[in-house]
Amino acid sequence: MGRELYLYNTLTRSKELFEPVEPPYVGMYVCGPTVYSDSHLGHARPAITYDILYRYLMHLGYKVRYVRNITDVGHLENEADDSGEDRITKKARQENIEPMEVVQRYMNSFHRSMDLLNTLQPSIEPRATGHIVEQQEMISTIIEEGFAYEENGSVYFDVEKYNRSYPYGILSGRVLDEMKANSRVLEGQDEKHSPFDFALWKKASQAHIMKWSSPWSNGFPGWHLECSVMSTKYLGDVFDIHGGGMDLIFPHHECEIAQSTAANGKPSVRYWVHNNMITINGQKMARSLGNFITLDQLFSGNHPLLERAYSPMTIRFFILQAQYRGTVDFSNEALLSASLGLQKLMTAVKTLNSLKGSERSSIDISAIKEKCYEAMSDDLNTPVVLAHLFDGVRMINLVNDGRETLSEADLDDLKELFRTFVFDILGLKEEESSGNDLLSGVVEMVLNMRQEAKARKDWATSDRIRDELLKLGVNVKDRKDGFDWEIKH
RNA sequence: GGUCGGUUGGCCGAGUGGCUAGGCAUCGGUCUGCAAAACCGGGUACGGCGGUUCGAAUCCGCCACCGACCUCCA
Repeated sequence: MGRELYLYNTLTRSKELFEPVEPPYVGMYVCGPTVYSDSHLGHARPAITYDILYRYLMHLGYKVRYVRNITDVGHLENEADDSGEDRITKKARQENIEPMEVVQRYMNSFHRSMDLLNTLQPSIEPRATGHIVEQQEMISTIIEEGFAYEENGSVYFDVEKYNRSYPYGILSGRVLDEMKANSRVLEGQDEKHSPFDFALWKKASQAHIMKWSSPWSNGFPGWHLECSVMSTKYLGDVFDIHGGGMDLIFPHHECEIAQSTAANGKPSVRYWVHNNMITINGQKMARSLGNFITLDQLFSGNHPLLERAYSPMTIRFFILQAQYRGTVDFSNEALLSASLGLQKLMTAVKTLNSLKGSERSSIDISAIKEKCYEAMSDDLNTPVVLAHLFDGVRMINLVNDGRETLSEADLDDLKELFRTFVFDILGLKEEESSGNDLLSGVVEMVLNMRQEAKARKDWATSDRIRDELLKLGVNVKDRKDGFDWEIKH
């Protein structure tokens, strides 16, 4: 923990020095997906953002407990309409399977995609359905504290009453009185005393499949509750970091704060961190908007908007090229650019490992490392980290071309730098498509024959071999004393 | 309507008062049998209008446009 980390705290709208409650331990909770369909590009953003934060915190020496939930309780598609189906049940009916089968299927799919993106698995991945009892306990506590009321088998959080004891809206910057003045009253919310009240427990209709018995009714917990319950259960009443998408600030996280504060008398979260959205044609990409591209589609290229497939590491690099609090606009051009940039970086890493040290260094590499740490510590500014790494790439290539030299010691430092930042912190990895020995053997045999043709100045044959290989996706790069080759991605 | 954020070159995307961001693309050059790769160099920027300042992409004001949230959403 020799270095300071500054994080942007949504609560104060400023970058703050990160100081855990109980160093060296850090508790981090991140809102995970509702598992009712394939995960999409939008899910990759928080997954990668908090993966980077997790990796960096560990790199700085913290012992991190990273909790990311799975929402597997079916929440209503339209809360104003009690007759509406929940998402998971709807999917189950469409596919004629059990709701829990839906949950399992898409949870598995989410995990596969996350693995491909090389995100580390959370320390704990709690599921809402596994914490029904705890959720009911919290509801009881909130009722006892006087901040919730029961109405016809459902329990609602009393926002007005809460607002008289604690400030409601501190995260999103909303003021209850202004909200009341500016909103129209929706029909169909008769049970609520105020339109801003939200459900802690919802009585289930006859048709509702996912429901549990409770002191109030057969029903299911409100959406906001699971995060309040599972975060504090595993991280303590007060913990360090809570992350999630910006779209969750209101009402989800605002309600979480209200629930936890109502139950414990104090807020639970010290640093609220929010990643921005991925947009497509300038508009938010979301499952609910129907303009999303699933991760599987990106990896396979199987989508009308995709000109080609993009590898998981290309997606990761694409996302890392923007700072997490800015939007990233999807386009084929941007993804293709990311894929080429990534290839340049990874090729340089390979080159680096083959460089030979010299007596002395002709260039100074010492500044890069410190600049990378500075950028990471400045609210995870990964695009700037990459910019500095690309300075290193140029140096690597200069040395490889014999235009500059590096001492053994500097070479070791540079290798260490790239290993640390490219692999450990940014979480990039080699995507070997050239991987098998048979292919390598055949390509090198053909290229050796081409060398012989070149020696005879048989340019026709030599060019033909190179062109044919290129058509097959093998890019040949001649060197003074031989050749390099790589698979084009 | 309310709250919040944004508008940077062909594309993506950093940058908060003077000092080259970076990637991709493009043009010229070096290297090469020719390419590719690499390296060197060039060009095209800071939404508009005012203001503060010796000096503003960077601070202030106004305007325009875009987006997010206000209902489920990563």
